[in-house]
Amino acid sequence: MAKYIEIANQLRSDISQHKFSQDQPFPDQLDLANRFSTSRMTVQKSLNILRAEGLIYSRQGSGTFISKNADLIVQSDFGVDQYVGTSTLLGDRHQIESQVIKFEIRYPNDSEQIALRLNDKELIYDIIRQRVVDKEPYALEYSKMPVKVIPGLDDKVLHASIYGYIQNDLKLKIGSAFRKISADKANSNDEKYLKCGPMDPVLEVTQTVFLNTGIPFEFSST
Amino acid sequence: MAKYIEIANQLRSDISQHKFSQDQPFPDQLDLANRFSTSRMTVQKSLNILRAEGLIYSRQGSGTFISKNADLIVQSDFGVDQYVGTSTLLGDRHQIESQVIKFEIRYPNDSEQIALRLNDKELIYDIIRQRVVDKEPYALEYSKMPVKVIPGLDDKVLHASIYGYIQNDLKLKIGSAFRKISADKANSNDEKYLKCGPMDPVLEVTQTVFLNTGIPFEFSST
DNA sequence: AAGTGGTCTAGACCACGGC
DNA sequence: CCGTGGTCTAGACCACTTG
Repeated sequence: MAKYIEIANQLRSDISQHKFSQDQPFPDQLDLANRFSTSRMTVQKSLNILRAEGLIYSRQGSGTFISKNADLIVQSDFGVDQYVGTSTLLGDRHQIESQVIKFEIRYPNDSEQIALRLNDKELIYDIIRQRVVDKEPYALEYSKMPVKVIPGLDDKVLHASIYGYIQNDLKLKIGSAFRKISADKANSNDEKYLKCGPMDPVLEVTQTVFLNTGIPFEFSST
Repeated sequence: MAKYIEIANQLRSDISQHKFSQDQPFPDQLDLANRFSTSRMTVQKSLNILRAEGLIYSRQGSGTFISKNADLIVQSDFGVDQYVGTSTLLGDRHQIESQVIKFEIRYPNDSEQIALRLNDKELIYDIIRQRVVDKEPYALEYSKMPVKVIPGLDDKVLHASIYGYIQNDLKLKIGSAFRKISADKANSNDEKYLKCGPMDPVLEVTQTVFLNTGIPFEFSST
């Protein structure tokens, strides 16, 4: 693994455990470079990752600081699996499982064709999974993916990690994602699988994820 | 302006005008470094920008290529104004105006409080603007922003660029944004202001934008 | 003036893909 | 094997904030 990613992982973990933020704002770049026995450029690449994740921000001439919502952001790392290597950390401390509730292959409807740029003859997977963290139901994940882009998806993969399969077995790379986050009331499925009441608030994340070739491959709602 | 941003702007402009993509995939990094009289590291920072924008992608050992949806992405640079300096280019070739349809200051409702992390006593701007490009109505923009984060917004600013005001006058920096893009049917406002029929499809972009301090400052739908 | 982040350089080595 | 992108270095100078 590249050094700058490992440093980012280490710092992210430290932030989530509140190892700084108490006393000083954040160690400066020269300090970090010494501490990790590396150059300042490499430290900056690490900080760029955390900055892109919204965990920290920097002001020229002043310093680097931890965002107020750092806690919120670290916590909301579901659905993306080991997208940028994030859950390698989470994986150490938490047990993540998936329960497959629905797995169909069918033709896409109009809005699915638009979202995934398909025609009506191109099959999609229609998947609903229950995500279980530390034996507690955590999230419901509705995914639609084109069969032609992600061939060979099966029950075995679904119980583990779709993203792991895409990146490790198919050797495809994730490009970008459009996300929308909102809060809503629980629906009947939420009540059934997430142990919550009919009016409990539920956090909803809708995203379209693209491969680095620009092909959209997932439209999901969590 | 930093050299790597200027190079990114130049390359983005070249891509949008189809100056490569015909013959060779994309000039390699050493070629670009020579062409712009700079180092490879700097070229890579430029490419990182275009890669984050989804315009290009790179494969180790193979080369760098232009995304298939590069055209779509370059085209869909509305709403974000000169966010990363993008519309400095568009500004040269197109005339962009804003017509203010609604401008109110009021208390936020429940969902607005959640989206912008406010309590019910903190005022928000409620703005609807019609965006006009080259004298043609182009988009309707519904924005909600907290008054306490963006003080002093007035009619004059609204007709120009809110993002320009935030970055140039208030000296604030944009952090990250969550976006959702979907297609929908035109509603009555769309018909009235965008010259379209009741069943015409409309592209909808919903986003929450954060300052680099992690404070959310805009919830908008375009 | 000192300390910080932002940028930039001119090289180096590695990993990977294609010939 | 060679060409490509990915990473990394050890310094340098600048821009900005703060005391």
